[in-house]
Amino acid sequence: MRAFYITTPIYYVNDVPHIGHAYTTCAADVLARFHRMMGEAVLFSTGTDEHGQKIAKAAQEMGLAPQELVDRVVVRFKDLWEKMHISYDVFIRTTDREHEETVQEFFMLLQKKGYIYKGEYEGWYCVPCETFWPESQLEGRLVCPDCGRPLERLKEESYFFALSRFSESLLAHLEKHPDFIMPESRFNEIYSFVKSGLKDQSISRLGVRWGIPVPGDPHHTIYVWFDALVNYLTVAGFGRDQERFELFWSEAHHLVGKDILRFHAVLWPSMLLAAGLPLPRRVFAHGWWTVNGEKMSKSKGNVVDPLEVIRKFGVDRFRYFLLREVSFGLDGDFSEKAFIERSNADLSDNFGNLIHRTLSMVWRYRNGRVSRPSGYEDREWEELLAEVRERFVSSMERFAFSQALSEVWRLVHFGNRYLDQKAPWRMAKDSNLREELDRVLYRLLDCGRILAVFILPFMPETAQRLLQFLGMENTSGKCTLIPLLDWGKGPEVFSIRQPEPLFPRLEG
RNA sequence: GGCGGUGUAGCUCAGUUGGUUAGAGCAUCCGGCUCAUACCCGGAGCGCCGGGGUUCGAAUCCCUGCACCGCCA
Repeated sequence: MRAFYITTPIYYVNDVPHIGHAYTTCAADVLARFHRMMGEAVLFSTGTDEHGQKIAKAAQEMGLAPQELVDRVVVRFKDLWEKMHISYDVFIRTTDREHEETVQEFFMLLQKKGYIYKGEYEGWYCVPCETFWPESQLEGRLVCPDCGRPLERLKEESYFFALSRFSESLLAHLEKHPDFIMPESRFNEIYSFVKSGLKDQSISRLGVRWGIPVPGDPHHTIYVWFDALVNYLTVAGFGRDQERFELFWSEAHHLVGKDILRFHAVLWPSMLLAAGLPLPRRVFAHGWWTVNGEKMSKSKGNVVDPLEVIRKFGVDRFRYFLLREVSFGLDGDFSEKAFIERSNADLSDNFGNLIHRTLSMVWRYRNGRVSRPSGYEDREWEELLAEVRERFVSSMERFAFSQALSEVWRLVHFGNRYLDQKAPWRMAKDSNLREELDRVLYRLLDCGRILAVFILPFMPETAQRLLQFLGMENTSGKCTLIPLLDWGKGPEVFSIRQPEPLFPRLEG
């Protein structure tokens, strides 16, 4: 059985979930649902990153133990994923006992292989915040980006990971696997970065209490990124479930925002090479959302709350917009105007209305029942469908969601054109054309059935509703649906429900 | 500064290895339909950043100028 393992990053638990989190997770969900539909064994994980100085500090300010704080705020994410119909298999938290054990085990493995050594870390340090800041974040000024106070040059004892020893093998892997980092522009960036040579990476901190201790040297705490990245192994059952690990690990696909690509495309693969483990199949860096053309920020107060969007417009409109509006990998802009236009044009006018006019005629002219007529096949339909299906699947394999959807919409357009050309409302007036009318209606109903399957990964709720209207709600319970994307797999009789619009037009 | 990328219709973007009249959606205009959620269908206009070169032929390859973007621990 083919397997597919898809991950989102684990989100920093102290953040309030915003459209960026929703975006990554939604994309991962679509992939998970698609691969389940293909009949594959799927493992889909998301979760939260709960360690670090910031959490400890926030907890202290609120008079809570760190664990109490994270237990409280993790709910925000779980709640959002429920409302977005995210079908994750595992929700991992870095404070899970088995994760903490896996991190320590992995640390010891690298130690044993000789890739970890003790040295001295030197950098710019903010004493009140107890944080080292990399120069890239300082923009030339030697003040703390968080509190604004002056930084000090400080040295401390630290464990290092011998990242520099993996430049060569990582380059070789990149050359052999041009789709390891996607999109291509990111591949090029990473490639030239690795080519310029890698430096060893500090992987422990002193004086951070809220984190995983270095095995055998508990004054040191394992660096948050080292801790966080290992989550992908924990989920896959590394060191505790051999069967699961072998099935899924080599099929891992990581979805990340472009801001954290380097950790996933350089540090992480090197850690795995050091451990002697296979590398993931792919790391895909997607873009960011602006809002009304501006960068999202707390200070501007323009952060989009996904819960608000769902409450106002519904979950499937939101999911559709996120994945259709921009091509995955590029930046996109979120605005209510664009959202409403996209939703009305694609979902209400084209898709929803095609379904509705079809169902209305079946309801009106045939009392809601159409049996499969003879001569139901149609070459034009079949040729288009075959092409759409092929391109849909190959787009999905490249994570080209927007393209995959526009392929499906070729069927929608064809359906509307077909309807206009055949004009069943005229046939209904002539009892001699009864058989021809049935053929047309059946073809349209079957087109609806096929559309329901195509959109299932993107809009599971709508797909389900559509199947209910078509009187075949049980279909989506089957695990392998792609074979159903065939002309001729429709039921003997469509017995529909009284239609109502799937997506009422939005005013705006 | 170094490396990489982008510049195509009013707007947002597709354009595989150079090959027929350069595509899509939205917007605009004209026509049709009336089953449908003022929807749908047909048609029209409008375009390859500037300059030079290679070629029978360039959005595509090369050089150059301009503008913008990304990465550089």
